[in-house]
Amino acid sequence: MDRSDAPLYFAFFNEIGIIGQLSRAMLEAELPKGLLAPHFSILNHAVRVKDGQTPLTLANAFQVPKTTMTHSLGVLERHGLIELKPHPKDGRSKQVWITEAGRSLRDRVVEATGPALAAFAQQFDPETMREIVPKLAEMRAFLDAARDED
Amino acid sequence: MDRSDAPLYFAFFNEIGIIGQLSRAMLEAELPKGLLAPHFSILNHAVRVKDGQTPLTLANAFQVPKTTMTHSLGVLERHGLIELKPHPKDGRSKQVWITEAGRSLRDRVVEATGPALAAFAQQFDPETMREIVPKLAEMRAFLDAARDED
DNA sequence: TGCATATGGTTCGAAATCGTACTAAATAGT
DNA sequence: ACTATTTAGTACGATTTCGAACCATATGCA
Repeated sequence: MDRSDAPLYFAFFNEIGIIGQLSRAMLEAELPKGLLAPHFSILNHAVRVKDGQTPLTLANAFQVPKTTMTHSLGVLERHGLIELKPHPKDGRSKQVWITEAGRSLRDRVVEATGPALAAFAQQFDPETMREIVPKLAEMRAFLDAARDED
Repeated sequence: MDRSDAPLYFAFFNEIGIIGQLSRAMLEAELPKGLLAPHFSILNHAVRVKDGQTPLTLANAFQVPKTTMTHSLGVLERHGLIELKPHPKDGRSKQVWITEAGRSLRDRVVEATGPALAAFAQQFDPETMREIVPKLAEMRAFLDAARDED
């Protein structure tokens, strides 16, 4: 890396951070009081990816400590949005199942974000996104791998 | 936006979020105990952008509530990394000045992140970044503007 | 089998984040 | 000049995040 390129890379991570912050705020504007972006992410993951995962699997998927996941799942359970059941194969573990209320809340929030997403999509067309998203996925994978190495 | 493109946009924000989280963790690995990424960001901003800003200006720059900024500045001040002086023109306000200790800590951390940044740069060349970063900046500006409209 | 170790999850305490309510100083409108 | 409103910052309380220590169950190995 040429010395003079460093600012470019710093700028990259800077923009990433701000976009993350702004998009999180926009999502949270659509969530009922008491729920934040991480809670929604768990519901969304249950719908889009898979139901019945263990808390630890989820903690790894979201790159948060397991204690954080314990807490977040507690919030979702108290809201009746997920159910925690004992794991059938492992007495130490649990399974996280989304409830009907959880699924419908998730769907409603996805709906509610529609207009904002459409406005964004009008400015940044799918072609652009199809170039950028895979690159970002590569970068995410690289950083993730680098993290494991230490 | 075609209905079928929605997942692409969700994926975009998802990748952004994870990259932000991973890069924050990597930065924090280089910080002395008791300091987190937001603290460093303030020091970095003071060096790169401008010294002597008011707390409110900083809160706006980082898109955080002013109470959060009050807290963060308190931490930095207790560590002797910044000085808070009364604002010469406005009795309600203050100025945030970085100290020598603050500047040198910031420089050391930038140095320390060098290898990780170089490794990243080896995978993702400056050409790629010069395509992506301006796009991200546009997106950030768009989201920022959209936020103000409400 | 029996015991050491590893793994999944919780508890607990510290720090960060943030909304609400407040104080003090500045500005606007009369 | 005088009062009302706005603005900068802080105090406080609720929630989130996260590391350290802990408990219970599972696994590895003799």
